[in-house]
Amino acid sequence: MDAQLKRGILDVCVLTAIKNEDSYGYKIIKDVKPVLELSESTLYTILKRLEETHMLVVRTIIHDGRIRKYYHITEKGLKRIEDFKNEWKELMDVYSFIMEENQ
Amino acid sequence: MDAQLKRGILDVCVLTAIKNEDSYGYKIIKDVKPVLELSESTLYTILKRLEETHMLVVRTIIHDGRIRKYYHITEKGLKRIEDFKNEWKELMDVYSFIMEENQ
DNA sequence: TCGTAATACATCATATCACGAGGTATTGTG
DNA sequence: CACAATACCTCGTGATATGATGTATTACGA
Repeated sequence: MDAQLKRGILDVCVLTAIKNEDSYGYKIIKDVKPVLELSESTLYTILKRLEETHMLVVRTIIHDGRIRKYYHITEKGLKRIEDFKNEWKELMDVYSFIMEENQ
Repeated sequence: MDAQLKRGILDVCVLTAIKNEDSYGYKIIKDVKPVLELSESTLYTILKRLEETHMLVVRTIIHDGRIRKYYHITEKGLKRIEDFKNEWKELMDVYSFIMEENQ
């Protein structure tokens, strides 16, 4: 998918991937990739941003001798998902505009 | 609407606004604004980009003593709209992913 | 045992792009 | 005569997706 179209949904996608169960970078990529192409550099950039904006909190553990950082969604992160649903409605209106004008 | 979410749809919106009938900047803003907030600086940036990428061609006329630049969509511009329809399908899959995980 | 894949993290530079602020010029109107 | 409307434009800034690159450990087949 076009990079521009991804903006505005990528962060919500990542939040969704950790919503029901805490997850970590490597796993998030595996979960999200089937539905939306997502590179490591992109994901870690997003995770950092989501942490800075308090959408999630991080917990570091050692698993099989490797660092693993678990991400847990916050109230603000959950609200971000809810807000997205309203944004999506607006997006649907724009889509209707595009479709109507193209019969 | 969030600026990030607009990316990827704004250019298609503008192309749609000139698809059925050639139009000019000032009118495009009036037509698109009810469905998607769009400032002059944003529009003229987009129009310039669409011209550079041969999505449209420009014709300048004088109307009531004022310059008016009419924009006409090209084959490439029409294809861009068609491509967007396919991108939208992918976007719907992502939306489903977000919704399913949030029951 | 040796190389390669898989697991798991991170940073940096670059390109793209929306948008506010600011600018120019003419016509219409109260 | 001032202000809105019409109509165009540029520049700087901030946000952000992504490829390239780097570090380190474990698993596994040849």
